Amino acid sequence: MTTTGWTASLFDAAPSAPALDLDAITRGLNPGQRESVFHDDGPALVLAGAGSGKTRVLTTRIARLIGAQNVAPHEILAVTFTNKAAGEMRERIAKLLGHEPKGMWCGTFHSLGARMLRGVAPLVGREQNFTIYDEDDTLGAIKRVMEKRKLSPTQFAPKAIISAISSAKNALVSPNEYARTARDTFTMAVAGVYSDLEVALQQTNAVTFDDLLVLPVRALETDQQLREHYQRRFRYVLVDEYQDTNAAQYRFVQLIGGLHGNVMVVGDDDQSIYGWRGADIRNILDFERDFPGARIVRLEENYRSTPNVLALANAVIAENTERRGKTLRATRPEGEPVTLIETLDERDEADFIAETILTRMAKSDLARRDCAVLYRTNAQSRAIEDAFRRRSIPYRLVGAVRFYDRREIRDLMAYLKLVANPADDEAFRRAVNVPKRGLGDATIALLVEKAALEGKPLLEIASRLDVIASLRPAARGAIDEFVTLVHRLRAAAVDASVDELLRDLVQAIRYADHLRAEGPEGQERIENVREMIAGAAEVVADEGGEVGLTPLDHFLQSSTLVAGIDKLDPNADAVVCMTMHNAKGLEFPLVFVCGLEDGLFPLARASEDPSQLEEERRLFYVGITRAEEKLYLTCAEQRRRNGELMVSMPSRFLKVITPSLAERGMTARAKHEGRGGFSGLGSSRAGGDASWGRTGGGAGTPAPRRSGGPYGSSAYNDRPNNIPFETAPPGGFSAPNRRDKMPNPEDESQDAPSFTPGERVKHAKFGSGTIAELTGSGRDTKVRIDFDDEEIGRKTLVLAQAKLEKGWE
DNA sequence: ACATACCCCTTTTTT
DNA sequence: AGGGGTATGT
Repeated sequence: MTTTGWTASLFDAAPSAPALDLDAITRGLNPGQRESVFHDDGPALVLAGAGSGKTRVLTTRIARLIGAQNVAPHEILAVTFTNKAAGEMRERIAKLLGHEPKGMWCGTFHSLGARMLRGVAPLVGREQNFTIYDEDDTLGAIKRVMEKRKLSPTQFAPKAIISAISSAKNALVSPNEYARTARDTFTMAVAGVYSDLEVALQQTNAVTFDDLLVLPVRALETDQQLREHYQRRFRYVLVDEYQDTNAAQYRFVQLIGGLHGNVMVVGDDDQSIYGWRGADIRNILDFERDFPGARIVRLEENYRSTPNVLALANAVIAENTERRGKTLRATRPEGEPVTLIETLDERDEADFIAETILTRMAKSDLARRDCAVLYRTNAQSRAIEDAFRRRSIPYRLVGAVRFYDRREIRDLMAYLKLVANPADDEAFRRAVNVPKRGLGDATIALLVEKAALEGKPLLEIASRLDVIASLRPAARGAIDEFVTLVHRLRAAAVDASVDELLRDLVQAIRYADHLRAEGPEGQERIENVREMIAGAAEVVADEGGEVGLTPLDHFLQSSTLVAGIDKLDPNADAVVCMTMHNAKGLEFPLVFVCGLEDGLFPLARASEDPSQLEEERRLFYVGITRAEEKLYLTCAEQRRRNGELMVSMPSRFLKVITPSLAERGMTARAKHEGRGGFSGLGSSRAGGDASWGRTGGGAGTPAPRRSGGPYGSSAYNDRPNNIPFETAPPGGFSAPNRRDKMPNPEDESQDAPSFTPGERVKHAKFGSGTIAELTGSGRDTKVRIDFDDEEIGRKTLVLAQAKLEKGWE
């Protein structure tokens, strides 16, 4: 069997390099870091708080193993969370060592899995040139399977099915096992689709993302020789971000490292944020049970953030119960306070952020790349982008719309995939009519039918002369042309670089002409194609081929596995905007965590389930701990979501924030146009109490009637907006102008009762319930209510017609 | 076969 | 708001 890792020589260790200066590279380590770095054999769990120098620990330990402990680089398996982190780790080790750790396996679980799978594909019914299906491809395959099974996509959402199957795979549940436990109609449908999908994937020589873990695990489990080979080879296993591993990943680690037990995992249970994709926090909570005799090291000294930021982080995470418990200790000198700002809406919030960045950059040597805007959902980026664009502030988005998700890129990728793997029917379907060749459903259906009959790939069927002859005359030429092109590229791909192939392809289908014909958008698409070609040229140049892989195989694999964050250019001087998930592991002098409203962060659906709520809180913790110098938290009274205006309450996460933890302010617009009362943070408060947000409270004294109505007088914008916000006086929220903004329930319930999420109400027919959310405005205001009667459940009603009674307990 | 019109639902996060 | 899917028309 020819494989990359499988047959790696045991004699390719680095040539005798100058001895490692261990003293030099371990100088300045604190006791915990030192203990981790000097840990030799046996399992170890390093509980590394945010900013506690865990990357340094990992790289220094690996450098020590190689440079001072006589371990060959190829005996080390290091798992990181992103490809970018892997690259950085490799670089840092090389620097410490004075030479490349050649032969070391270092990457994400997915890329390592792919690498292993290249070698053992036949063991799991694939060939070496298998295609990795991204979510879109997989969804396509699932829809096809559903069609065949006569499952209506309206009855069973393909998205729900793909997610169920993905969960099953991540939990290492096979189709058979799944079928055995399926009970209701949905799970039974999933069971069928899951089983058919596996067949389809095998036939098209394709794997899903999840398979990159599942299939290597299966191969390792079934083939003892293979298992022993890897166990012997990888004498040292290191896993970063262990708190985010799922069952399949855990099993992978266990299979390779379980026997010798030289497994060091590094993680932080407080930063576990991927439960929704199968990550099991128990992996880190139960490490000692799974790896008996494990050494536990805690790294709690934080080198990243100011004491103020850490105090807030500690206060937030202390609310969680599912944790090992740990408190970050500051090592840095006091800095600026954390600032919490209320804004009117998403635009006001974005303006505030943009203005604050400009102001702070003008006053200090802060660079744009030192600033990050973090949010819960990608949709929030739009308002931020607008604000930056209006002010010509360069910015970068991480994640959001992936480059490879653009239509023109996907079209070309489909060609490439088909060229690399002629059995890839999904790619065939997509590529065959790009550009439009007059091939419609009827033609494809005919090919599919024949293909199914003979169990052959579409491309092969479409290449047969007898099949072509049976087609409609108009389709004959088109199919023939297409097939000829693919075969030609296929021959070329054996040794051609990917950019050459792409240029060839683009020219052959006259793609630029077709894009141009689409109108103004076409030009941008052409640019993207250019970018793709340039990118392809680079991949070939800096990664080189792997044994047995064509440059094309290599390109396809790496482009499918790039994460959004992998593409972030650290040299670009631009503000970075991303979700908090994407921000994991990063740090910035200035950080904004925005959209801190109940329903958005934490998300509404997570609020109901305590464990999901804790995960949201950990995500908040991750966001906070990205900040080195200065942290802003922002929330908006209302924001557009899915086209509708949504009015919200501040995030429940803010309740722990006492005046000593953060200074507080609001934008001019929030102050003058806002409804006020927003910062009551969950409850109306007794006036004059500086400790807003403290849990106490209950029904306080009603605040004085305020001057304007909720959408008050004409005094909009009576103040130039060059003061981004006004900081609350030291008294916090009890300042007079603050109390003026408190809602007056009496006031608002006179003719047009106003309701807030969380409020208890009674409906004449449905009984009592709790308001989950309010959307729209004026007469169109809709209210979603969770009724206490479970038979009724959640209903959405038009507020004006619902005749709700207030104040129901 | 393709283009257009409308309707629906969605998104939470990502390899 | 926007994309995708379906239904309808050319």
